[in-house]
Amino acid sequence: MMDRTPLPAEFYTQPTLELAKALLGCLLIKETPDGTAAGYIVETEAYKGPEDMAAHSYNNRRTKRTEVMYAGPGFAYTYLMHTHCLLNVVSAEKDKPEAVLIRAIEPAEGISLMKERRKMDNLKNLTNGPGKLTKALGVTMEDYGRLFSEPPLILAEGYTPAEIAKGKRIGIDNSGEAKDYPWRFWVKGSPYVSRHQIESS
DNA sequence: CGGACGATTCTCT
DNA sequence: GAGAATCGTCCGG
Repeated sequence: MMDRTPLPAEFYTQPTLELAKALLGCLLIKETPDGTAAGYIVETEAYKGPEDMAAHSYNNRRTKRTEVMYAGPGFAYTYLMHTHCLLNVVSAEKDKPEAVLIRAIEPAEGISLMKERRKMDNLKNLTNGPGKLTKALGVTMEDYGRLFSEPPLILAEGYTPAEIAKGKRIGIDNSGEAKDYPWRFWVKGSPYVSRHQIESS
């Protein structure tokens, strides 16, 4: 049985870009009545709030959807995009709407359950996208506003990535100059990331 | 109340 | 690499 002691609250208080990198290798766990599924985070993107045109919280936009981004570090921000649920870790201090999007994980536990949910058998295609991993883990809008420090949604220590790569964020071409910020991070060489080609130093 | 719009995914070509 | 699917949220009237 792997260690699933939740990460301490202090973990989430580091600057958003640091947190985005620190989350790589961490174990994301979701418990449901059907069973437990978990995976190591291998890809993240940072969204930095008021000054980040790509962020939902750009210009301090505050709606029912983005409200939890203002709640302080360590909360889960889930939202729907084209019928898919996407998962973020809220960062920064209270009233500063910043967050880290979880874009891909490496399957670790409950793999047969994840395959069943995704209706596929290909391990590398199971959780290599923000909408794919939530479906595989069973993360839904019911997780909106939950803390990552207690069941059924937990972030725990995993492994330390040998090397971290970074590049432009994905899917935000309509975000002015913010689209070029190198705020996407991934575990270099991992076969479980969502894209392989785009890379910059 | 209607219309536009995605921090996506899948299926082709 | 392009295009469709598809639906909740947000904003304007």
